[in-house]
Amino acid sequence: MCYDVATNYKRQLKEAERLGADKSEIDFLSKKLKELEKLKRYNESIEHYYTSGFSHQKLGVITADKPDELQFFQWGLIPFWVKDSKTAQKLSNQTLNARGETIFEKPSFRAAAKKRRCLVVLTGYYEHYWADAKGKRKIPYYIEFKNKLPMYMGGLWEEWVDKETGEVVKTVTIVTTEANSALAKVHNRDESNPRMLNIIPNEMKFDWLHEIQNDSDKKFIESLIRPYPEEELTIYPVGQLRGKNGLGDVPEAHEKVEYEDIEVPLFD
DNA sequence: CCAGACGTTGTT
DNA sequence: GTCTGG
DNA sequence: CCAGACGTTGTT
DNA sequence: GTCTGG
Repeated sequence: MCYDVATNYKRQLKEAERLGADKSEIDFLSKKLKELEKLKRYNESIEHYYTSGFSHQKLGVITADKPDELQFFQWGLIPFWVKDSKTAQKLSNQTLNARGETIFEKPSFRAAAKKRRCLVVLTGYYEHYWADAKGKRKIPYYIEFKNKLPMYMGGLWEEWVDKETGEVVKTVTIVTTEANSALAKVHNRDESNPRMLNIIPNEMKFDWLHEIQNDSDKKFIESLIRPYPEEELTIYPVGQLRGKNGLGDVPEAHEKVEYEDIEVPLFD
């Protein structure tokens, strides 16, 4: 499931420096980190080794209006037309992901797809492999770039006003696409519909934010919704994340685990 | 007309 | 806000 | 995070 | 009370 992510923004800069990333990338990240330093709550609720979408944490987002800032929007898109907080809560549990194939059609996504695309910045994310047919046992996998640079996911955002309280809530969803062949092996519960998050190639990240003025612009955006090559990804099993015995939001959530009692797919 | 849905991954 | 189903 | 299940033998 | 699934 594409509901589990890591957002270690401070580490992204350190890794980029350690691995000798381009100067432009380092500059880009350090500029964003300056914004982060201003946020007092930064260490409390923004930096996660592991977080579930259902806890609706804030994710780092880049929008077309403010391409130089890293903003923080609540995960789980609430369409602008939602009238009450009960519906808002219900919908936001169903809009953690948006199928890339239908974002321009679905009532919940089409307005945002046209006018409010964004990049969701992650350090990595998780998928669950089913070790048996019914998914009684699930093995989590961690996925990140081999070069450990930040992952820029295609996203959509909205601004929703709670009429009961006047509160303005900015929310975001992450676009999904067909899985590449490696991630299809991990996302194995339904062979006819393997999914992965829609990673936008680093050098094309701002293309995703381009304004749509005509049909060919729209076609261009649609062409960015596609599986990302597995050759650039590290994919490996990690320890249980959820539940009482789960690791939770700790550095160990990123550590590779050897499963001795069971055969699981492995990648180089 | 008007109430109810509006969604995903993975199930029923 | 807009569509669908009853 | 939080709502919902928490079970069996035997049947569909 | 505690675990699971969304």
